[in-house]
Amino acid sequence: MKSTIKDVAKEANVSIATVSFVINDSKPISEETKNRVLKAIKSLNYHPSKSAVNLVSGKTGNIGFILTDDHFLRTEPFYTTIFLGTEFEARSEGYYILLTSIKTNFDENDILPRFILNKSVDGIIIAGKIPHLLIERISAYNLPTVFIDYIPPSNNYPLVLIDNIQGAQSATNHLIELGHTNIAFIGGDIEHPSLSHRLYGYKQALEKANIPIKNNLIITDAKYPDRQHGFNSAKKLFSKNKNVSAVFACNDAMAIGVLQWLNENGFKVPQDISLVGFDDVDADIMLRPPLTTIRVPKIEMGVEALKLIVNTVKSKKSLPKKVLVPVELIIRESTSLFKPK
Amino acid sequence: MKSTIKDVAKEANVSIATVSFVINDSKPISEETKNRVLKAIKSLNYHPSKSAVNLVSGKTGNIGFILTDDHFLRTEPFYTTIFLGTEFEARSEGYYILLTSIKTNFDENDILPRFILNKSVDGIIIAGKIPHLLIERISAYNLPTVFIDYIPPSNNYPLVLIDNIQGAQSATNHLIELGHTNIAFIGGDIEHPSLSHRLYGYKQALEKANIPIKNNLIITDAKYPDRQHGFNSAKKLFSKNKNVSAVFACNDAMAIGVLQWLNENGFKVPQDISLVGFDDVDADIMLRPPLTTIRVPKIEMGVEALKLIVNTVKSKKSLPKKVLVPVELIIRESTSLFKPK
DNA sequence: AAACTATGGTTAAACGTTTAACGAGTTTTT
DNA sequence: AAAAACTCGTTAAACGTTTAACCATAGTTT
Repeated sequence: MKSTIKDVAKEANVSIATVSFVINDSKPISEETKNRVLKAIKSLNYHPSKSAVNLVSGKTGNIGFILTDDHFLRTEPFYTTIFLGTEFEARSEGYYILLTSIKTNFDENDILPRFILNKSVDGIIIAGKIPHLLIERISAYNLPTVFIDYIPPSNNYPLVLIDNIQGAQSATNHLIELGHTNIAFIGGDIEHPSLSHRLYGYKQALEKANIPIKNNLIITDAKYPDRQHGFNSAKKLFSKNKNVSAVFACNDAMAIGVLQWLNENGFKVPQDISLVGFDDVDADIMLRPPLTTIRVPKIEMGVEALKLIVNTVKSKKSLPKKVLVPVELIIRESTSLFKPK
Repeated sequence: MKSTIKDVAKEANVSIATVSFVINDSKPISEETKNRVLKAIKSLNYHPSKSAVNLVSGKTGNIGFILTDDHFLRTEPFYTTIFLGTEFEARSEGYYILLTSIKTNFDENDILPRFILNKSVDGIIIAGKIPHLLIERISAYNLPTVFIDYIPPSNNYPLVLIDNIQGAQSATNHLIELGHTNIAFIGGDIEHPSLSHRLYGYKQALEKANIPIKNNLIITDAKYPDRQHGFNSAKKLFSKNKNVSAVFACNDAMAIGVLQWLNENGFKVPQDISLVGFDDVDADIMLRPPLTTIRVPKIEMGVEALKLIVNTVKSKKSLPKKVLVPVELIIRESTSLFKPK
């Protein structure tokens, strides 16, 4: 049967307190007894009861992870990969992750994730753009909260952010260095800070290179940055502009849509059009041609977020620390030297 | 501050036992006191401490969900969608899901998911093909276990399975009804019962229609049924066989790979080749042409699995119940009438 | 009227930990 | 040599529930 701390104490001939001290290394215990206890633990295959530990410590040992439905189910595993990083780090920290998704259009009538209502988490991680109403309602529970890849309206949360400006500059510079001057930007959901930062980085790079910014080369009215909208945006862009030679898409999903439109409409990539994405999702290397992109260290982001939340949970003081994760240009085969027609 | 059952008892002027009885409806309490207690609960925003409940009940209120890394991160959100169904049902049942992934090639040296070692789940759900070594090692903990879309070697677990044979027959029949006779099967990871059942269903349909089964039209040596392998298998199939007019791929991921190869090699779908997939993943409608496929009710599968596990957890007796979820042919634009050249 | 039976409630033990308070030896300081 | 300090332990309270055992009171049988 399941063994308890009492069984271990009896087996090792010590009090249960001593066993606890050994387990948590919370009081000096002689080598000898320590070994006796450890041996007993092993022989009985003893594992402390989480419930009991939680009860007395007042903590749950759980961290909640919140994602909107569409982020959870999107074709490109972006946030799910981040989740995996979190889960991974949680293992070494001894936490469990409670993953839940909320409706993308969370409204007044929707209820909060159960783990918040029941107080069964010590802190929460929120990834991606999330309805502000949700943030407001969660804040009433004042649980330690960390945001990943989103900047909430109230700016005193710990954050894990992508260096989007730097990344967008790298992407744009890469195209500039290849000789392109008519470089389009295809974005969507421009209210997401990450995506508007990418636009900003794009503009900055052009400015620095003394290339005029042309508003007709900037398509940002897509509602959601996915393949379908990338496809539509490409259609829009190329039906109006004949001299575009390069496209920087705000993420790989849109880039894939753009690529598909180009393929279907007789444009060769990269011979006719150079294309750069952002994120470096798995699908990229399967594309024809494999996509040049900006790599975002997704696993690391999840790891950082968990470290942050554990820190604030333990220290009790929520210092609004920001972690800016660096990105990296990955050159594949969707970009090449500009060739005048 | 966080209120406890004591606060409620004091507020309602009853003993804590009475409060407990009201909450759990475990003993008759007069309407009057019941209302007083409920009012107190509401006004204090009281929620029972999970840890305390768990401690005394000996249960954790958690269910573990195990997935291999590649299933978790695959481009087509198949098992993740199933997970969502499980999570959804868990909400109404009051359970939390602990999601974890294990290495696809789990071996001797790998450790089991933490929630098993620490006994912090009441039961586990395992989705997809999983190393037998893992199953063996888990079984030592005899936790209630439910498998989704996989048939473990030892056949006394509750199972949630797809009606693969029926689905494969529908797919194949659809092609037969369109006049095709040279119908290829592209599969992979044929050791997965689901996939071998799909092959079986394909053969059955051909037999019933008195169409000879040709082994050179059956490509099943791919190791993993993903886009890349679908692409390679298509190459293999068409380089040897000139008269194939239709392909049934064992899942949508492979179908997408096949489609890509066809597109790149001058075959028009469905004019030259009709193509049917299996699963009905989101990406299907974005394809050119949109893919005809067999719809698998993923959310429902997750729901069923949670119901099963909760049942066996509660009843304590693990009846090896099998749930076979029905599938449905979805006709889109990747299939059309056979036209002789 | 005495003896049951229901109904609606209370008391207190139990679940498995952590940790404050205490104590017995032993060593160090004065 | 007495006092102080350190080391290594123990005892017992506390965490917030559930639930078996018990107890009034009122109603029902004999």
